[in-house]
Amino acid sequence: MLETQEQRREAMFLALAQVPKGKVITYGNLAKLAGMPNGARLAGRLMCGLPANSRLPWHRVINSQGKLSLPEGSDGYCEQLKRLQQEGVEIHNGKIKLSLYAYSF
DNA sequence: CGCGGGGCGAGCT
DNA sequence: TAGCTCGCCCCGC
Repeated sequence: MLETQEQRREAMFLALAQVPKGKVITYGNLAKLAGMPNGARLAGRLMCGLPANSRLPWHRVINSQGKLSLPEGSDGYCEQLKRLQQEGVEIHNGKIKLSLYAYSF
């Protein structure tokens, strides 16, 4: 399984869909959840390809450092930050407390 | 088919 | 805590 990129994309989306509101997940964990232990970068690549109006909670995906992995000042950065705060996720100095908001499965 | 680069991660200094 | 290096995987040249 997970041979074609279709399946991987699918798995990644399903995994992402499991992340509840008010929680966040790291690229690495998302990949693992999707059955790809080394798919962190792929996860990032996919997020990058998602349209801003996608139904998926792409904004709940952050890097293992608890930060948004986008360049500050970019549109996506603001958008993600905004949506997260809107869901009740507090951000301290651009960083999120994974110990509080990280989604575990 | 090699090479460099990316919305990554883990480990060492 | 901040940098750097190395390993992964996927893409474009």
